[in-house]
Amino acid sequence: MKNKTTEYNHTKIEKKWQKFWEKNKSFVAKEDSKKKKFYGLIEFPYPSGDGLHIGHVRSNTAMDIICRKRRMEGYNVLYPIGWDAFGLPTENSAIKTGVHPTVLTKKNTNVFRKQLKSIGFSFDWTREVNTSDPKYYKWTQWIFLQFFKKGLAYKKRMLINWCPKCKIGLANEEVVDGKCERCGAPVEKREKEQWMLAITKYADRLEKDLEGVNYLEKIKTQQKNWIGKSQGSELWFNIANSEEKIIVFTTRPDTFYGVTYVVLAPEHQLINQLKSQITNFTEVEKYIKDAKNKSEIERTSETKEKTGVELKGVIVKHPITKEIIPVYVSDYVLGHYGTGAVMAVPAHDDRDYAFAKKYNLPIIEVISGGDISKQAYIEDGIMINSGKFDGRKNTEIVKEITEYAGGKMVTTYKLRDWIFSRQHYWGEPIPVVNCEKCGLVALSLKDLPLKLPMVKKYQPTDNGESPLALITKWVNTKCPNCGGKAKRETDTMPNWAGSSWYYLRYTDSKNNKEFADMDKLKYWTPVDWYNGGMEHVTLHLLYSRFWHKFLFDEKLVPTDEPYLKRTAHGFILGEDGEKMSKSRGNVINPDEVVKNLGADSLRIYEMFMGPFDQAITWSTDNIIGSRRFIERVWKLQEKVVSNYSDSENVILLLNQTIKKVTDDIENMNFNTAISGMMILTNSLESQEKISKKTYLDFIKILSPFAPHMCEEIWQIFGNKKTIVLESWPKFDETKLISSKAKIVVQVNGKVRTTIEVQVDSTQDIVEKEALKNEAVVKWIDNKKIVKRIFIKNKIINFVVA
RNA sequence: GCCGGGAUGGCGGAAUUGGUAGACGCAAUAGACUCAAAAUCUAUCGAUCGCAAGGUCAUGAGGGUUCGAUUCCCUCUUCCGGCACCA
Repeated sequence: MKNKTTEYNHTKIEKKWQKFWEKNKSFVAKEDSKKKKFYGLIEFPYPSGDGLHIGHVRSNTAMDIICRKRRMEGYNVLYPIGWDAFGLPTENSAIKTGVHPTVLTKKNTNVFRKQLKSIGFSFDWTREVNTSDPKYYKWTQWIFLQFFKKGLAYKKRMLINWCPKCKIGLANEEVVDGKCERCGAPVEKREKEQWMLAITKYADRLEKDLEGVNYLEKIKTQQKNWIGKSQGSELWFNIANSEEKIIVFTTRPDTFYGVTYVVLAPEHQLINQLKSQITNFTEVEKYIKDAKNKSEIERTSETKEKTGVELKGVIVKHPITKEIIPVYVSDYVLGHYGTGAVMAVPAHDDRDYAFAKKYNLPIIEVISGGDISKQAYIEDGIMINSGKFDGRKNTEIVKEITEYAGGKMVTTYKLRDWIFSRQHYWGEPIPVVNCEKCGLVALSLKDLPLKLPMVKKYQPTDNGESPLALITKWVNTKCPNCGGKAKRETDTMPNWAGSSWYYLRYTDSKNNKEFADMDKLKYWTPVDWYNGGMEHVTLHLLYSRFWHKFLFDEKLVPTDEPYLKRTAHGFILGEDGEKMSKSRGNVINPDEVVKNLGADSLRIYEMFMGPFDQAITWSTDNIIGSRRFIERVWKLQEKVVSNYSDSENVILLLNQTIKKVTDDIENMNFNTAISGMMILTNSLESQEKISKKTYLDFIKILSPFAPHMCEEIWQIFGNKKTIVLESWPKFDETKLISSKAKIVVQVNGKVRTTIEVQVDSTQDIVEKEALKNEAVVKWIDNKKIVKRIFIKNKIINFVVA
């Protein structure tokens, strides 16, 4: 009966099936199918010179398992891949080596492609995209022009975040703790004219529509925090001898009677407009200048000691109490949030309290419950010192007091418009010219793509201009409108541009007439399941939702949200528990593992190592366990007999395992799915014989995890067609439950023994059976049983006095 | 400071509508095979008391609810992530 099995040769088997899948176009997605579609997406990799990272392998394998399962469940699956190829590392490497970024990118993508193929991902390689390919960025530029035409892309002179090391302006999202997200250098402020995208116009929808999508809760929370929606009131203070008034935003209009001064941000325009009234303008001007010169890091890392200068001569009266209150300028008020001015209520706000203490300003308590001689009271309570509102609960009068004070209810967001200019070579040129007569003019579609000119030097400049500005031949051009003299925009787009719409291009990646055909978009979008890193939640994910909503408004895409479901993976840390990096020397190369133990072992290990959503430490030692598992499954072939009836236990366990794996994949609990299959393997090993059906059902549910070996076994057992399109095994509900139940017997809550009874036995039967047991009787010891707790098929507990 | 998520053997981790804590894997120890080693197989593998049967303790710390708590509640310690002068 024992079949002779060949040795498990991973290299031979894996190469064989990778070739087979490619030749048979096993994963090429077609639109004409009548099957239900499934669009699975991973964040496309940045093709760095370091090659594929084991972190890529983890997230790609997870989505690969899901996609392979979906195919077996009868879906028409699209699982595409491409390259997010524009970016600083390539440009820096080009500067260092003198090799053109295009050449480097080609070289790097070739390495990545080969590596990805060696791991057996079921990508549709025919739809590969590359954001730095002019055929691709033609459409990135075109979409930009749609924003421009609708006034959502605009130029603005402003203070920007400048990284002196990268020599590049940064979006607010790219500044972390006052440092450049990429290189860690302290960020400076510079005044520059920048292209902006008006993402704030979509703040409301970006926040509200989160309700309708299936994102992990923590992802929704992060996006919500980032958008920072805040309900409050706008109230105003008239200025004596001036047409102007100070408008403030507050979430606490209930504290209005407690206002003892008003503060303007240093950037506030009103300060200059009131210049003639301000008697100490020199002092004020100096304060503003100092505040501007503070770098982001100084402004945030300072001890938060509040500073400010009174605008002497500016007279403001409290609208209700008619008391005269002073006006200050202070950098604790942010120019870009709310109205750039606040009403200060020291009794009920920590920051105002600190400021008032320092400058000896009055503190008026208007909500009872705290002790304002010690600290500000920010909780709710009963109104006092508030005229007709005295005695009422503060939370109930918000709207009423706003109206009484002549203000209105408003909504404010923390989100700011997206700084879209970068002063670098390796990005999409902004397809706009500056005409002496016509101003800013968009290129027309026939002039797209506006290709990056070939240059020898890519060095960014210290004066904050893009290297493209040095190529006068390219810069000087004709206005497409009037034919007159014009200059090209020399800034390029940020690397978030190409990734904001790549999932749309996958549906029709070769189209040269449109960014994608509407029918294809209608068939494939929205993306059904998108997995990626948490680090992209406030950048890429928010940006692409914004682009998508804009395209939807322009009737260019059929849905208003790009992704139905979004999950996130955890990082893989080096063996030392630190983030993997070249400088630490703790980087693991997947090629080595594929060569020595095989892609299937690597895939199994990466899925088995721990919970998918958590950061986890890599362990080269532990991979051997996954390899052993695979070999054990391989060797089970010896026990397979065509016409054999498995024992009830085996059937039971097989059905339970099918159910477990089916459910676990959906919940991304890959580690427990594999442990379930290991348990099944251990059990099958202890059998004399196993049926072909049982073995092959097992091979089917294992195939998304270890596709190469499973194809091989599938073929060994005489199957002519690929396992890829076999149907996913169904578990038999009736065979999920054993005929026997193990009952835990407790006395006073302590486990004393277990007994086996017929499943669904009644309390009477179980009790009788339990009381026959010596170990139980011993502990009851003739004491009186005062209570019995029984749970069917689980437990019987005797409580004795 | 605010919000969110954790803390379980030597290690990675299982198990929660409250019901046998430590599944599965790694490492380790002993044995089989071998001239030997590797690989493989078998057994043991939380702590502690005991010759054993068996007992007791144990899921970051302390308390509570319960017949029964890793799971629920309160207080605290600590780690990780996010936001942070957002009025």
